[in-house]
Amino acid sequence: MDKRLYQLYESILVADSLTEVEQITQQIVEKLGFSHFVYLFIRHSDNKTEPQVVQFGTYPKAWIEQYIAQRYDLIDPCALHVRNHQQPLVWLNDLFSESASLRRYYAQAKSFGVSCGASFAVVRAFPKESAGMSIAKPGDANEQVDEVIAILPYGQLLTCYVHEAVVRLLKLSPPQPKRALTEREKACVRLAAQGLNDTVIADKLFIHLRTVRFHLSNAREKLGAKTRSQLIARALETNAIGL
Amino acid sequence: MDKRLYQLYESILVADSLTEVEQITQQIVEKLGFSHFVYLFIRHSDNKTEPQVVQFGTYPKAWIEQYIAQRYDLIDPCALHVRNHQQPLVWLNDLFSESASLRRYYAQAKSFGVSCGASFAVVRAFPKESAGMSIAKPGDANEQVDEVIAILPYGQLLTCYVHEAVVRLLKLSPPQPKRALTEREKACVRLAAQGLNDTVIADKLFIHLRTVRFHLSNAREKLGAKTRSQLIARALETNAIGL
DNA sequence: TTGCGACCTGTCAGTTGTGACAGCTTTTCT
DNA sequence: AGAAAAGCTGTCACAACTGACAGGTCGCAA
Repeated sequence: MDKRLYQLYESILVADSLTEVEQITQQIVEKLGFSHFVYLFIRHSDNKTEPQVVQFGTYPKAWIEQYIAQRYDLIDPCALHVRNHQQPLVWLNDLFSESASLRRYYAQAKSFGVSCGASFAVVRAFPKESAGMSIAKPGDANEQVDEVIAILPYGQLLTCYVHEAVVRLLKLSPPQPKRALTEREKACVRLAAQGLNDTVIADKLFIHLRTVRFHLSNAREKLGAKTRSQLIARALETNAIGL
Repeated sequence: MDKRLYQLYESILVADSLTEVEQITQQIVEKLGFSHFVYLFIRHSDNKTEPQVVQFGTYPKAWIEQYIAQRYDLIDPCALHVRNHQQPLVWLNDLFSESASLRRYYAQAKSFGVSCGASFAVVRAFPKESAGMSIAKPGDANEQVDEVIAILPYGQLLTCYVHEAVVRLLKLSPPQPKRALTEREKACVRLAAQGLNDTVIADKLFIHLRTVRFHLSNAREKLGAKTRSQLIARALETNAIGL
């Protein structure tokens, strides 16, 4: 990797908008000898049925629409791989020949010019999230394996940079409570999450029952939780008691 | 990246032991022109005070001991970066000159022959986890920046492979409950985590109060939780209601 | 020194969750 | 057909939590 290319990667980190990230990324993708890329980020938050989705890239729009409409995410080996593994997946024809629906899917991908490439994962940047990226070009996957393998390291690194930028730009990053808990509050919440009741928590912390309830009540108030259960959930989800 | 090297990377995935992973990784690291590497994985589980740690590599043992004894993890810019970012960090002298303790730390690193290199992150593979890897060699960091940048993509990719192998070998992967919850149980737990009480949950699911309690009771039993709070915590931590 | 934030404690009425008895239907797999 | 698993429902006593009133000390920074 020469310094010139490295600087291009680094410029992703200071981009002002997703559009700019997209544009730089496409530039790199082309330098690597590919024509399209797509980035996808999904976060499931429990208070909504609909997950939060960030998606951009240079895949043909029509293909993206098809993909979503047909729920290809359920069978797409790339999507499945990215959810469960850390290392990249090099596309091979065999991957897409297991079932009729998979073959249909791959035929469509081919017709859109995204049939040869690789997928990279950002395994769960945070709880209940998953993100990944694919880069692709037209043509037969098997015939161009070597070219794909050649750029694997660059693709993986690119994915890291893009994800970092997305997290920054969309402030998706560390879900954090607006109001931090004090040490005592954290201690009480932690113990409560372990299933201890107030009396036992009081004993463990060498304070009175009333005090435990006071702290837990403050914690609830701070995290905007109506009940102890919601407090636990919020605390875990927002990493309020984390690490 | 030639096929030969790629196969070496892939062989990490089928290694039978951490020792083997370590050996192959070292081989790659040397191919990249470096002399040492270290991999670190930390998981905090709330029922223990002590976090679970996986650590291996080819850093000098004496240095690792120093590092731990001196609690360098608290000031080491590499460790900090890896916890908060996705992209690699290229070591530069400036990084280690902010404070006296930092300069002392870096002087020691230098004396152990690990003063020039880069750090790569696996950002929180799962909740409350963090992992990363560094590769290094002796000499002045600033003077060899270009060589470090040159191998960044390979280092990042290597990190992915190593982490994947670690997860597999140590079965650290997806914390999962031994006993899965049924759909109804999950629904009840999910709503409970949102702070709803049993009566409201019953209304939402169009079932009776008694039934909600029955399901929650089963869920508690399955996850081995004594209380509703612990149930929520366990369910979130083990992804029992996940995604 | 005044104020603020973390920490600690008290009482009481009312709400909610839990455990220990139960028994019922429907679907799915063998 | 028979068993197992999922889902659903009932009652009662007791344990645990919550809200709304309070009250206090200590240390630190403006």
